[in-house]
Amino acid sequence: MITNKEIASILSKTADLLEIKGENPFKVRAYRNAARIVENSSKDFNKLVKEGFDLTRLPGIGKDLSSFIKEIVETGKFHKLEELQKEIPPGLVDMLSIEGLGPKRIRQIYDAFKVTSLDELKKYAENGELDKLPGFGPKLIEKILKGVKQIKKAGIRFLWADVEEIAEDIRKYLFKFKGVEIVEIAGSYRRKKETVGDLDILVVAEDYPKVSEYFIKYKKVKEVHSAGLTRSTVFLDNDLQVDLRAVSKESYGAALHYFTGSKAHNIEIRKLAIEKGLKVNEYGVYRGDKRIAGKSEEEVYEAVGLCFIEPELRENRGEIEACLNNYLPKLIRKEDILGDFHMHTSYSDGANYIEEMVKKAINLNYKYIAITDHSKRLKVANGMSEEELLSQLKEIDEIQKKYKEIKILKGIEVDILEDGSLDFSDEILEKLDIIVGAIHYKFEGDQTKRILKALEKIDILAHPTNRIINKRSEINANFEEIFHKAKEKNVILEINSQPDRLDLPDTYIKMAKEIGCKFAINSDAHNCNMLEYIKYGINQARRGWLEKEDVVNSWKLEDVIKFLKIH
DNA sequence: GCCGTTTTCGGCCCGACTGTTTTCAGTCG
Repeated sequence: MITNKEIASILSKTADLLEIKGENPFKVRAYRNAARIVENSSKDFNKLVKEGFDLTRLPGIGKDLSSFIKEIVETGKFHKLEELQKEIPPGLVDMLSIEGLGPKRIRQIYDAFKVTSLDELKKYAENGELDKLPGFGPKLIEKILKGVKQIKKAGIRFLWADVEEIAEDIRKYLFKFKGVEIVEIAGSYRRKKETVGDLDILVVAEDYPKVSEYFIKYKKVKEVHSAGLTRSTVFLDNDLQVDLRAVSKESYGAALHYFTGSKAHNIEIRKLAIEKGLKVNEYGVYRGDKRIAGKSEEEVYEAVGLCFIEPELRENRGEIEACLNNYLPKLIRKEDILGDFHMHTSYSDGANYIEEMVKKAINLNYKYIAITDHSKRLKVANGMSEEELLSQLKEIDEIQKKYKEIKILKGIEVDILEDGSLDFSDEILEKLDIIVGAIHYKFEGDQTKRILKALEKIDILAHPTNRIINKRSEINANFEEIFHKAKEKNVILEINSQPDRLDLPDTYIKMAKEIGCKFAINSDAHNCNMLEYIKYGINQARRGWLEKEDVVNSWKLEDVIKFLKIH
């Protein structure tokens, strides 16, 4: 069974090779497009193909790509990719990630010297051979040499939460400069994507060159890459790229829209504009030479016949169609959250006592929380035994008497064992209000059956894919099947707010919502301050199109109790 | 390779920056 991500990766690799081969750029784009469509889809392509769904109904997929995707799903292979791989050495693809080297120059180098690896490329750059090629000057050679060294670092994206502090610090720094009116951080940061490749910062200021001069003096700037009349790029000491762009007040909305992206969303917006005889760029919306909109994003959307679309939705995952047909979601907000169903205390591997967690929750205006410490299998990692659980339940009763303003639900995070059973007996579990279940070990192989069985007994499936961003990939399982069963059994799907988990991922959230599942945005806090991580989970939920009614922990306590059948 | 109430051929988003040029190609976002 192949995942959407794997299909997308095959198509995208094919695009890389076609590009190096010198194919028609628009053909290359068609492959990249298809890769993005598959990766961003909230439908499982494996299933679509099996059901005989006509893929050409998807805009961007035609007769050829439809049959190619079918081939990939059915055989796990793609003949065109295999042919290209025979023809083009893999080293050339690696070169694509070197800054300054694109398909044309790579081709040029290959044709001239038959260079097929990064090591050889380094050799030719150092011995002066590359200089002989037209268009290759000393600066470019230097850039290539630097790129060869850095290539391993390339491709790692920063966790959203890891750039948050730095982004806000730069925002403050820029506002200190005289004449700066607006600073906004656009790009994937504004779309709240789980990882961020770079920061795109827009400034409206009287004198941009002066702001740029001030910007590149920011304390964490390691290297100035470029500094132009409207745009400057720097690298910070943690290798994060930051782009600063000058924008005029009249164009602010158009620029904010343009630089917020995503690219796929923008392309769709421009197509709509063309249909109306308009042109959209970062300066505004134009009819002929006349600018008709651009001061605000609302103006831009209105000009092309749309309502405002929240940044988190701008991924070309159906938001434009939803807007045209009036079913855009009213996204969940921080203020809507009334509780948290997953947190740890000193009973397992948490740093704080139950009472400290309760106080913090009250401080956050929560109406209810669930205490869910680890169960016994994780005794090695400070899980609880049955006896410890029973004494914890008594302690919760005592604390509950003291704090009437909040309902403390009795819960546990049980382990889903290899065969799908849980590591506490039914008798013990019956004493609890809420059972959070999760897989914590043995991630190899198809996990579908294991999870399906566990869904019979748990209330919440915690961090369902078990991925750790940049570290561990998701488990292999048929999530569409799991979501259907979760809906049937009223099992809530967790959106785990830990910045490196954010599990479920956004496309799965949307898939599950369309199936009709309910969700809980949980902090999985291991100390009381971590309860505030919930904001990262909210970001993720918004990217998955969730509304208040989809998120159980934004409901009134009585509705939660009814849904979970708590007595 | 995709797409289509001006089109089944001929378009395909578009501008900034760099490095190399001496008017522009390649790359990037």
